[in-house]
Amino acid sequence: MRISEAESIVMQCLWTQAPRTSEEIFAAIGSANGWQEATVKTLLNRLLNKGALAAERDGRRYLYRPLLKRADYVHEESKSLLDRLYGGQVSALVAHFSRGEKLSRREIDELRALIEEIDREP
Amino acid sequence: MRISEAESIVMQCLWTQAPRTSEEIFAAIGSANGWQEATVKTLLNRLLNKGALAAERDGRRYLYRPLLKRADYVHEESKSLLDRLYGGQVSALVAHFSRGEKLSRREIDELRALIEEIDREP
DNA sequence: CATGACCGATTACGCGCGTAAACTTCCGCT
DNA sequence: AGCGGAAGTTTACGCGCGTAATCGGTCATG
Repeated sequence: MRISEAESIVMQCLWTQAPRTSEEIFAAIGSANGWQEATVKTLLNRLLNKGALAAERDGRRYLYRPLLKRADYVHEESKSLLDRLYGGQVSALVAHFSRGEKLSRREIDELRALIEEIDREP
Repeated sequence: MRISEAESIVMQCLWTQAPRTSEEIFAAIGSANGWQEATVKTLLNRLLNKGALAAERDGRRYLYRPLLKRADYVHEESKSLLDRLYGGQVSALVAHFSRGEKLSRREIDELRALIEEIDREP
């Protein structure tokens, strides 16, 4: 099932550290997003229903942890965008950003290092 | 204003060729998406209201053309994804796809050529 | 044991989206 | 001039999302 924008913020929070209680999650991301505690709880429940999270009882609370892997989510999202806008080609995206000088010196260096590394081990 | 998924398909159609009538657009993308003509008309109207299209009268019909530039749309979408998932770093996206051998030989070659080219003209 | 606090579960509500039918207008034809 | 059809305009409707308040159950405490 699809993870929505707001839900993905909760996932990001749990990917950086888990397990956590809803209170901890609210403390971590609530004010930054202008959310009430109730909003965070709603998002947690929707993620539970979508099977993206697991909740383990801990006394009167739950500890939430991600079931969906961050790498899988990132991959799905990225692949979807690449397919829709770049014919599925990573190089086409890089080409887009290289036109219009959107790449910093540092980025270019990292890209070159990456390519060399990949190239060396086929 | 935000362009939705379905709307963006109509935009893609007009970016490849414009201007076109709603009938032509329907012929081009209707059946591929399982849409009725009415659906295409709804999407065209929503895009008009969002200011993403212009419509010029041509007898009893309209000719639609994009106002929103494809490059701008692609850039917005891409930047949003990069910021959300890769800390804004194009190289981080490439790194993701290079792990797990998601890159074909051809892609790697293109990337190397791109980097060299960028590198040569700083 | 009764009561309040705390926490999860349920319910709410407006909005945009996907999807499309119904309505309206205008033009050409008979 | 009246009518049928073509094209655009308006209305519809269910669903998920963002956002949250309210309900309900349980545990601690007086």
